[in-house]
Amino acid sequence: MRWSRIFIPTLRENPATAEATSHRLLLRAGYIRQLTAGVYSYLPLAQRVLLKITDIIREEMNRIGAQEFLLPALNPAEVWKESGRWEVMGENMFRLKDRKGADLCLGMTHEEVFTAIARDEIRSYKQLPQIWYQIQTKFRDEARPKSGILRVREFIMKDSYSFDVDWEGLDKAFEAHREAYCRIYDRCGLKYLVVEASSGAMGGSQSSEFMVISDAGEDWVVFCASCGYAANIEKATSRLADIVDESGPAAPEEFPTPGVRTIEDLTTFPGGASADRQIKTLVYMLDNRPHIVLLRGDHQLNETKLTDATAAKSLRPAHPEEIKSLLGAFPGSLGAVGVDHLPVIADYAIYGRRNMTTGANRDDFHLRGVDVERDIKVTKWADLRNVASGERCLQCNAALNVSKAIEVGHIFKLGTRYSESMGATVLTAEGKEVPIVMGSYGIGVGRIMASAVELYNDEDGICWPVSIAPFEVVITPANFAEPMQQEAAVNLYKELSATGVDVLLDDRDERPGVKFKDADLIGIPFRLTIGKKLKDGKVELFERKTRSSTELDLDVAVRQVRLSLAAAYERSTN
RNA sequence: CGGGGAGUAGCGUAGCCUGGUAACGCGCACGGUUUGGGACCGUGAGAUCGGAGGUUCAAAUCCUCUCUCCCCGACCA
Repeated sequence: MRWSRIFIPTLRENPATAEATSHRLLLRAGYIRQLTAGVYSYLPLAQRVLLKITDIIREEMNRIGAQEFLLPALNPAEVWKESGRWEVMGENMFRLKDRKGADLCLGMTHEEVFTAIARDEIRSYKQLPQIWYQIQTKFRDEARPKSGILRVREFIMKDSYSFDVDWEGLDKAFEAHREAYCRIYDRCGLKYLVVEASSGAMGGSQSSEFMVISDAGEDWVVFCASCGYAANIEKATSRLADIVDESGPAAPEEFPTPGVRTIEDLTTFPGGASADRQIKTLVYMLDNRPHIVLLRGDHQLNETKLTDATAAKSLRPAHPEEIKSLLGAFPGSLGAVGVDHLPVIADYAIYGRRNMTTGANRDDFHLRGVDVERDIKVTKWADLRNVASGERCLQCNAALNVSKAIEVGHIFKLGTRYSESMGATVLTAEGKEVPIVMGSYGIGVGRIMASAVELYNDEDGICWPVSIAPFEVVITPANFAEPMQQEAAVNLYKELSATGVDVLLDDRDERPGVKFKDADLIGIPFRLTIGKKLKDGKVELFERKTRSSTELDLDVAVRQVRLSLAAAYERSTN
């Protein structure tokens, strides 16, 4: 491909509205353009990257015996009503009506449609197992699209679904996917973690997410560098440092705390207590019924853990007025001592604690000397708190890290949730009718692209891993109008192309500086520079990532480029 | 949905407070000089200032409504 003929609208300045690094660079380097909030056009360079990624995905999916489909993005309401998700998906689903007034939606995911096919066509255990996948556009009406192509309303996803007669079969399909996903992310050159994830309200027994550590991410992951433990913060647990409480009074003592509203306030208030000696009292509406939630003062509630622990379908913090009428005080002076008219869900971290301080359910008053076991009627103990950085790993006792991450993939054991609601069953060898056991597995294709940019960039632009770069090599003659340079450049271009190398020839009538800057910006891994030394039979090979260059004899240049490429591929898969 | 910010030429911005008929840099076109890290000189094209309504002799500027985008939060099988 000649640069003069491919559409690469690079921007000299940073776009004003782009905050995230990947957003800024993909825009500036001419990969993407925004159409509207959360909807992007992929320009030729981006399309080349996406194709490289999807080629890798296809190879690895096919390797585990998966079969590629292409399902409709436009779905009738019926299948979604059958599974019950027409209601569950709520505002996040794009809905529309056709000319006859029938309800339709744009697919957010494809459990329903694939399950409908399985239900209609698969009768016998002999037709199983199956792994079906597609690479297709999904639509989700996100409340807040953000960070360029990281969180969008229309996006490309590889989604696959496994169908088995039994759970052992599902375990195999799940494991096959886990391994395939690792190969895919390895080959794309990403650094990632496989983390335990919350199964959520959708049932199922196990799920893992594939996470790229990045500040641009929206999830938090907890991981242990020494033993490899890794989990989404919605699932992660840790060991806390032991606290020895001295015994307190025989009964809680009320004391005035005028103006104290927060845990922090009480730590500095005379007669108060440090945060880890306080009990934090929250009131939540779980399926519209009030519950008290207790945590140690310095701990944060994780709402997903609360949802998982209570199997609640809906959850929200109670409003101050609701709290006042339930407990007699506003937030800031709440406690669970003596409360027996509301369920109390408490985090394990306050189990057995003594001589604690908490609100008195009387505005501007607190209680000290609270023994949890003696004074509070806990109806349910659960793990509710967010793990914090520096807490100890349960497996090996090393300090845990907590980092932001981009979710690039999610594999999920669904079980029979969809096959049961939609009636997808098979006959077993014994002639018994059983629901098909399913798994569902997703990869965000655009997120792989964005993650690679987040991971590999510098002040000059993007530094793509070779395997997903739009071109592997760019040939840059300092002056293309100069006949010697032109001839050498065109010959190298032809020879490299002939050996299957993806090469871009910068044939533009631009000054060398412009060509170098553009090549760096768009992030081509290798640049063959042809300049003044050509008269001595020399060209230069520049590696984008390391900014190192080596002088090559013209006649070995093709061989050397291919060796360097091979080495770069080798590195990215290790 | 709550809070904050912004819409002026293809891009980045100034002008707005204190109304007087749109400016600068980059990019673009043409001519010339240049050619190893975003060249220089000259000439030129390009904006009814997001939209609608209002105030005024006069509105990018003041008022009202509205649309869109960005950021923080809520939300996110």
